[in-house]
Amino acid sequence: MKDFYLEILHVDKSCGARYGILHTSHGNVEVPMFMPVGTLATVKTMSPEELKECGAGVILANTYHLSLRPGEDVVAAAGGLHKFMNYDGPILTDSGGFQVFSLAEKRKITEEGVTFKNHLNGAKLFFSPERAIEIEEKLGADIIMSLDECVHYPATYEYMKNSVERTLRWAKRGKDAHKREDQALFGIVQGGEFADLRKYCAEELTKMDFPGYSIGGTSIGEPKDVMFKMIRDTTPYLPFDKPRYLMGVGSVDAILEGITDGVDMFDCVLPTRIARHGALMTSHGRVNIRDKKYEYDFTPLDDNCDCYCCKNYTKAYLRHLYKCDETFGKRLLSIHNIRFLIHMMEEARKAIKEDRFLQFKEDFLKQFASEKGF
RNA sequence: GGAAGAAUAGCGAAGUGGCCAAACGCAGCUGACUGUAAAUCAGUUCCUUCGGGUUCGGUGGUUCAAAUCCGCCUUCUUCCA
Repeated sequence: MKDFYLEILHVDKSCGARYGILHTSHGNVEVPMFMPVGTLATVKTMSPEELKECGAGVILANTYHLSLRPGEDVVAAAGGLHKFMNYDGPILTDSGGFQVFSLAEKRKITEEGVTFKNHLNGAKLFFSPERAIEIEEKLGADIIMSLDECVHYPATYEYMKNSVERTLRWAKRGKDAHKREDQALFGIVQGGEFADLRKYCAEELTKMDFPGYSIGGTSIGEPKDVMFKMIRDTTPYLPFDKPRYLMGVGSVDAILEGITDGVDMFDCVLPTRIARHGALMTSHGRVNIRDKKYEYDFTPLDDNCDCYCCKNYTKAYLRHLYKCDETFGKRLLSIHNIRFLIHMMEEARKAIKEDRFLQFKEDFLKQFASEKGF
């Protein structure tokens, strides 16, 4: 593993929040950071230029989905994901472990791996830990994930224990199969809500010595306090000097909670998905742009936001585009939500460096006035 | 001047004696969305003190029962002069 490491530059004196720089083969990015999700090698409706303008560093893509379309060989022939999608920043691929959860009715798990009946035409698609790595090597992302089982919540202790053991075996198999030196392979901590399993999984993965660790099995329908406990039950058992990635978490309060406990990386479809559905994160809380009250509102979405959308367009116009189902509206709203979270991270990093993260978190949440959801 | 046809909720459009407060689509409104089967999905749109009450151009009938059958009126469309 070359060119990949986390340089921790400061730890907030009041909590576990850390500020640092993640070095990758496609550039360095500051942490804690938010990573937009571009499952099919595109963050829906947004161009790479727009992502950069929003301040995006790492973006995600998905192994399961790209192996189906266009197929990893196409991406490899294109010269890898970076060239294929024209993004020269760092890219992370998820392994397909989340699809074990989200496509639960369409798959079967065995010790060997996961057999999907793919969601497009029902054809059989087999993912073993080795196969996931093989695809991820062809896709060529900078950071790649081990194949894991993202277990449904709630699960019995019995089920979770067996699943964790298997996910650990899969992690080992994936690590043994991984050959590319320019990719950082992360292990994923599972264990659900069971503190001892989280600890066990984190410690066993640490023994395998991965360049980074993910916290998985979160944001799958569990209550917020359960999620927060899962984080607290995990981070203490991860090596201090390696990046920690909380998978699939994108609500404002959960991100801030994760940072408090020493998480460095977050990703989520939430900002882009809800943007396409007309819901926006703003410094004053949630805005549903379809609301009639914005019909004649010619002010920006968020007067504290510096994004392309807020600098140039009004709520009345955004509402109009949304009502007419115009693509440009979804794009502008996606830009805003992505920028909102990335900007929040910029402010969070600043606060950590100044040892005032807890105060920042309190103030931010107060102003954001999160009522439900994000 | 004559003939035929049509009028249904915000719009379009089913329904042609009881199972109709009335399908369906659109539009509107409300939710949901967290490692993207999601440009998606769910609920809802006459009034209501939730018992019920008023609706299907208007009006008067037939019937135990009418959006549905009959008379008249109004408006619209097409055709013939």
